Amino acid sequence: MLNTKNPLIAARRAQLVEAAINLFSRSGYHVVTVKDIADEAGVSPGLIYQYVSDKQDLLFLCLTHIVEQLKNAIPNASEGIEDPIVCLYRSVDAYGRVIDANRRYSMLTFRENKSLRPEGVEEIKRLELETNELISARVEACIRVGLLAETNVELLTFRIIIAAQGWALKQWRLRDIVTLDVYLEESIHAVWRERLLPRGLLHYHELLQSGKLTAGGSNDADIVKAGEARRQIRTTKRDA
Amino acid sequence: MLNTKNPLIAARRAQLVEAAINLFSRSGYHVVTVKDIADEAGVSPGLIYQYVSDKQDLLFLCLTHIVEQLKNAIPNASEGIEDPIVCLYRSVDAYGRVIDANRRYSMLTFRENKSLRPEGVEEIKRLELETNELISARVEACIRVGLLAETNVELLTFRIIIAAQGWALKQWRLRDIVTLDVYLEESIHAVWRERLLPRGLLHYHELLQSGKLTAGGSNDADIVKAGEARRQIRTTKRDA
Amino acid sequence: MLNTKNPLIAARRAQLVEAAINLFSRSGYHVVTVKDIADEAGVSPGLIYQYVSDKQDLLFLCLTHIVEQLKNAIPNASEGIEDPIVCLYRSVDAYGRVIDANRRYSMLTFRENKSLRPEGVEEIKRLELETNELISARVEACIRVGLLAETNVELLTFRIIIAAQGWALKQWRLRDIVTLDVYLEESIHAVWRERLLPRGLLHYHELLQSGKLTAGGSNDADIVKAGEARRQIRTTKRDA
Amino acid sequence: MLNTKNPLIAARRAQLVEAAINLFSRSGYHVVTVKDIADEAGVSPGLIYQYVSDKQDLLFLCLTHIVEQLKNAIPNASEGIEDPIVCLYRSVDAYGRVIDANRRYSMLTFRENKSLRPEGVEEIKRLELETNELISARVEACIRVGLLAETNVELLTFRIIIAAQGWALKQWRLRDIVTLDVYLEESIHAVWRERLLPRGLLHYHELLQSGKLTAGGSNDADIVKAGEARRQIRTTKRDA
DNA sequence: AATGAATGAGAATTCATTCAT
DNA sequence: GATGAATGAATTCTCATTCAT
Repeated sequence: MLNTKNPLIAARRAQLVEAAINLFSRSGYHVVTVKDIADEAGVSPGLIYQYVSDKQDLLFLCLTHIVEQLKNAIPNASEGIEDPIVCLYRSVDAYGRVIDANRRYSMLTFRENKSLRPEGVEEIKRLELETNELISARVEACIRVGLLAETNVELLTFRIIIAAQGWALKQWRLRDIVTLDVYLEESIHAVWRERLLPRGLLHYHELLQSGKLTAGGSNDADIVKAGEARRQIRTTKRDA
Repeated sequence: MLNTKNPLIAARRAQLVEAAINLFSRSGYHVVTVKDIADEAGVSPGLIYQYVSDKQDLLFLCLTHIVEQLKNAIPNASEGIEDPIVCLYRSVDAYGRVIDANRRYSMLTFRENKSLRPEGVEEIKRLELETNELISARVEACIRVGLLAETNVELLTFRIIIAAQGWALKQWRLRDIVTLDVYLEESIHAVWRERLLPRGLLHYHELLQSGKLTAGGSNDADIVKAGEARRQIRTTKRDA
Repeated sequence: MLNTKNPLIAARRAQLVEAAINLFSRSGYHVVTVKDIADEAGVSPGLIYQYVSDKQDLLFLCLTHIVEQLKNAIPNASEGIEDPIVCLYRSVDAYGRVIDANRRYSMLTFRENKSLRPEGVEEIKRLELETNELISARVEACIRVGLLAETNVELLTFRIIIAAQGWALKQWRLRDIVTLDVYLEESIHAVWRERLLPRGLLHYHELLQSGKLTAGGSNDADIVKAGEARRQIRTTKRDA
Repeated sequence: MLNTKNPLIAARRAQLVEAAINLFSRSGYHVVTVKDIADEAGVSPGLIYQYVSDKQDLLFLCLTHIVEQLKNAIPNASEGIEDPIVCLYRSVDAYGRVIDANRRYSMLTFRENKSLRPEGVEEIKRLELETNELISARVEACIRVGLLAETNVELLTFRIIIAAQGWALKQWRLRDIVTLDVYLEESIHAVWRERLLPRGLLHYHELLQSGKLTAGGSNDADIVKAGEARRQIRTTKRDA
């Protein structure tokens, strides 16, 4: 990960990961050279090897970084929210919107998995499952209070995640036929909405009419923040 | 494509594509060397360049081959079937099962897209859209006779395709929590089943009880045949 | 050489040499592939190895063929001529005109020498010296009868040959500043003309005025014949 | 060219050109591998591509280097000389002697021209014409003051140049029959000497007797210096 | 801490030559 | 005699990695 006691190491790694994600997502891991990354990061090739052990390690850091960002989006989106439906809605919404904001980057995670060492692959899977658990927990909360039908929770979660990642995967065509908002409603949220029990459905419509789902549903702020953070890192490194 | 007037060229290309798909799906395009492919195909490296123009061309042939196989599964599965629901069910079922039988290979199509020349990428997209149209046509037939609710047909098709491809994408975990049959029902077919109008739902349950959906629903024969064909090619070439 | 008892072998070799000379002189020995030559000759690559031992052997046959053609031009040009000055004039003239007619081919001989085995190089040198001797003999005849000043005959011959080959070597510029006829007079013939003794000079001018040098001086017929021969070979092979 | 602001680049290129000229002139462009050049230069193959774009570029640098050296010999030889005959004599002499000192290298220029890209060929021609102009200028000076007969100056220049290059071209035999000094007098200088007007001839013989032509005529110093320079570069690089 | 010149193993591709048909 | 498919050694060029400065 990027977290190290040493702040220089953390900063350098962030800088390198930032550059590498950009290039890897644009051209693919094998096509991008270490020199390319050094240039993009505004450092010398030799420097890179003082902060990561090799190119593959850098890829690992990139994928980890991306997956963790996806994961972080969920708690932020549902912080302090009591209503289990709103909590689920916002979490799924946030996940979908972060995927959208990082379409290219999230493609990296399933495109370049093979380029990782087995341990790396396992670590990424572990992180992805942790992310799923956040969604699963919110689904379970809804089931527990009788709003959502009993079901295989992990499968339902995967269906949501797959629908969300499908947005990135099929961008090349989807963006021509629907907006993100429509896709979220009709494709991502639809997965759990269709399993609402009568009581859940009623509650859902109340929430909808009272605007409690849409208003700030997409906490744009956070997503923008992520973008800015990225941009700032780049700026900093370029100054250096 | 692999179709050429010249039977030798067609056979050699099939042989090379066969070997390449195996290796590419195992290790990724860039990691596999032309020498590896030659060894796997049991030929010399030089020979490859008499049948494909370069390594990238071979990747293109591989992806084309895979996508065309997916596409071909659909008409075969619904041949001579009148009932629009059965027709849709079998087509989607076949698609899902071919994905399953070629999990690794179908991963190739979205993993190695970037490794293709822009024209190649466009061609693959075109083929994928053609495949989608086959599903779309069956969805529309159901809507036309009032069994399925009106909707954005292409989006619905994409939801189905994404759910099916998700099975390959998340194999690493899904296979531990559900069987293919369960996934098909609960994740892939669910997408369109939930949009059945009352009349459609009624008809669907009749079909279900009369066994018209499940019996031969998965025409395993064809899928197995594909596998055998592949194995046969390899055997033949190795004898030579 | 191309002379063999077997007429088929001779014909095939001629056909191959013809094709090879064309290609070698256009693109250079190493750039031209055996396949290229086979295509140009209208035969299969495999066939070539039944008539020459390898590619280098074919180059040797080409260079030999070219040098022999240059050599043959000289006796033809002075056949049956008694006057030593006329004999020398016509021989040198013929040599220069054959060089001109085969500019590209004669460039081959000094360009691709290095591509030959040592024995081949020696053989080509031998042939070239034999050609020189033909000129030397005619120079000596003029000296013997007191028309030309005593001198190092071989050096004088080389000066003539170098001047003639220079026409091919510097074609890229010379053709823009002088015609072949002017070059022959002012650059090639000048070499020996300037060594004419007073009696020789007198005789030379008489010959000039009586038109005995210029009239048919260049026996165009032979040169054209060479060209035709070449063209015929090519036609024949293309029919095959 | 070898001139770059960056001294490292200039030095490395000189080192590579040095090695390449040696090998190319010994075995020919296509026969020499990049690995050979790297070994000869005492560097790794990969390094070469940091200083030249490809093998052909290196050939171009070689030919350029050789032609420029020939060109440079002329001004050096006639620096500060007033007498137009002496100036012409020394220039031609220097040219001939540089050709001799670099026999093999100068053969490269007409042997490997074909291996260059069209632009490269044009550049070499341009440099060669610039060299010729230096001789032409000295010829014209002699004509202007009435020492040399009016004539096509460029043709006369080419005759001189061809005679000089002929020395390299026919080394294999000429060295057995004449010395360089004899060849220079009888073959190279002869070209212009024979066009001296009576006044010019008189002046020429005066110069000859007063030793103004021969004494230091061949400024051996410079030629030797060129050789040493080359050797020094090699030594330097090998030390590094 | 940072540089970037240097390395050299390894990749894609070509092509002279062979040989079964 | 003729073919052309097949071979595989050899070549050019790239790029992850190292290390002297």
